Amino acid sequence: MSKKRQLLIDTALTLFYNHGIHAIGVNEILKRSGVAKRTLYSHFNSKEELLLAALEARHRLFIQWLESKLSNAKNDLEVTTVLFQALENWFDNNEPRLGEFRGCFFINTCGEYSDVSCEIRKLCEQHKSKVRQVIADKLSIDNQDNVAALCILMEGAIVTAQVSGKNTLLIEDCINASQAMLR
Amino acid sequence: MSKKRQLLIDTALTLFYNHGIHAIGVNEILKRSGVAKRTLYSHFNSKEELLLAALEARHRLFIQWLESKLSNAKNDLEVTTVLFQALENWFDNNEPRLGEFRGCFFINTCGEYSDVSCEIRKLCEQHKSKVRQVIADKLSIDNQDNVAALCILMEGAIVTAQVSGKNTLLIEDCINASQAMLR
DNA sequence: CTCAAAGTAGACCAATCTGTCTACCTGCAA
DNA sequence: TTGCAGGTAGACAGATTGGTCTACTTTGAG
Repeated sequence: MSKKRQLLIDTALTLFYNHGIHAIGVNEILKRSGVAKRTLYSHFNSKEELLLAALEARHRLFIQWLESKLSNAKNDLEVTTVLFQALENWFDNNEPRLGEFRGCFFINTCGEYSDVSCEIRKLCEQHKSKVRQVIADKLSIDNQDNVAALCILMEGAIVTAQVSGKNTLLIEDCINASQAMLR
Repeated sequence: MSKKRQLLIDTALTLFYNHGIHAIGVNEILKRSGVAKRTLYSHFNSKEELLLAALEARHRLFIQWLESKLSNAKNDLEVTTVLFQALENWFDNNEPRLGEFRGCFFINTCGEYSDVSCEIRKLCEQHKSKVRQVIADKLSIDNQDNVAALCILMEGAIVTAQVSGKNTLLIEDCINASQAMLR
């Protein structure tokens, strides 16, 4: 992978995530990264292709982060506490790998692309599916029924922190609610 | 209120909600509504002011819808079932007052506006605060502790339905989870 | 050293963006 | 009847959009 290509993806990801996709033009990405326009269009056929690469990069980054966080959990109860405490760190900008918290990049992206069957939306859906699978893999067979509800709670925490700001009780409520579900 | 003004707000709301805000230009709104550009700028100083009016209109509409739905519930347990069944209808496009489901307009809007202290974001936050209050008012004093978790679950259901599509078990899981919390 | 691949700056294009303006028309109230 | 608020169409302005293109330079492997 070319260094310039990677730089373009990283810069695009940061700008798209921080300001929204339609709000950022390719010229902005070029100016910020210091890469020439010709170089961008030799690596990507369009802004949309660059966005797809950025989504994939964010997907890999987030899944790696999530797996590394959950790897410390030794039982189902710990999975929920570790999960929501990791999210709390993210909301508080104490997870440098994830960058400044601006909600979920994939949820934000879905808000900007209405065609549910386009490539972009498919990537977003696949991301959520993978997140769910990572969590499912960490839970014992007894609690597989609760994976969906746990994920819904997680999504709710992310958007609530984004829209309403992180309430001190937010994560506490999530942990209480999720542990009430565990058998 | 002028009829043209209302028409502009309604058209802008529909287009912004269906396609995203930055993706829709004022010319598109004018073409769709059949209103002259001069008229738009005599009622609103900018596209942003029109957006603010659209957010307020959506806020009133959604709160009215929510209150009318919850008015049928006779106890705390019914509040949760009625709430999530109403959401399910929305996801299935069986709530004509809310239009075609495209997630939460306020969450989507936050994804496009990064400055948390701008007027737009403030309206989004106020909307969520009001939603929470409407639900709190319907629950008995015993369950006020669970209002936050219930709202988180609701937000999670909305974004999950938007990004991953409505799973048949989604609402069932929400009802089960929320009723496990009620005392 | 050679040479192709990769990168550079930035002019340029057509389209679109938000917002302004002129000139005119319509309906209604005093 | 007069006058004005509110509406019309659409030209226009200046900036910005995504994307193409030319001509030149840098870089690194064989």
